[in-house]
Amino acid sequence: MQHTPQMRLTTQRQIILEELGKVTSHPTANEVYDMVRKRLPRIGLGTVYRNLELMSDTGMILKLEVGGTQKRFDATVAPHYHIRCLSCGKVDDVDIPMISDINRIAADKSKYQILGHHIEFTGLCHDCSSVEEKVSIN
Amino acid sequence: MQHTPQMRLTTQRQIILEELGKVTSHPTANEVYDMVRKRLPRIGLGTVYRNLELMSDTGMILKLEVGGTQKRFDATVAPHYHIRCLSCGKVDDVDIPMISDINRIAADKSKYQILGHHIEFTGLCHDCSSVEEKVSIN
DNA sequence: TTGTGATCAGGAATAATTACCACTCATACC
DNA sequence: GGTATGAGTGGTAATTATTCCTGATCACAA
Repeated sequence: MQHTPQMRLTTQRQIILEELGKVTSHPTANEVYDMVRKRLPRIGLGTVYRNLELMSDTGMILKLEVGGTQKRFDATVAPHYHIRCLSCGKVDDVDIPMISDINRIAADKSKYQILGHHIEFTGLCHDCSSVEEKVSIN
Repeated sequence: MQHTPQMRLTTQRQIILEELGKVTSHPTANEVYDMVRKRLPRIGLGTVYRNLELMSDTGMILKLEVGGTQKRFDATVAPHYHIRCLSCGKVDDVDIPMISDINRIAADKSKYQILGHHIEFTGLCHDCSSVEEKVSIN
């Protein structure tokens, strides 16, 4: 009998998923690579990229295309908003409710077929705003 | 007498600004380069990058760090929201009012010093949603 | 076992951006 | 007008993030 080809849960995938679940930060592919390499020293960077991409396609994880130059990944799949530190680039969750109306409002004003939205706050994280008190950045 | 060093409005800068002002799309640095090159064939790509960065630092233009791999630039500096086509990557403005309360709400829930926010809708532009009706993407 | 397709590691290739450097240009001062 | 100075330029090299390619390996079913 023909069976539907399915994604195998290889050791590599399992460990990527585990390591991503351990952290509340939103690591870049390279940071995930570093984390995973401690347990699987021979894993390839390409494998990490391929599997992060694959897992975000299937909805197992979230791919964040926020500001900054790198993509970031998140084991929390429930939709939520983010804040990015303008100084160090760190990304954290913001625990405010989803604005559910906004897609409809935007749909009225746009010719696009709206599929979703994301809010990204920008600011300074605790560490960076303490530093900036001392070192002004004109 | 010492005078404050100021940014000179060179021909290159002027033309970059003019070309950016002509379009309502949100061109990438490379697209700006192509536009400007029609009038200044010898301009360097580095000059375009350097000046777009510089002009966004001084607030003359807006740098959009939206999803996708490239930075985009906008001659409209008044804050507004954007929508990005998931299929072709095009970015357009969304003409809905700013949600002014949201920064304060987020500030209550976060340890960050909030400086601003941006909403990015995702969806399909008119062209792409017509295509997808015919060519399903599963 | 053995064939098949999914997956892997490693490295090469690509794309976007930035850094560097020698040269040019505008300006201020003589 | 000459010229020193620093801002700006163009071309190229380097860097960064990501994707692609290839041959080897693995899991599973016949």
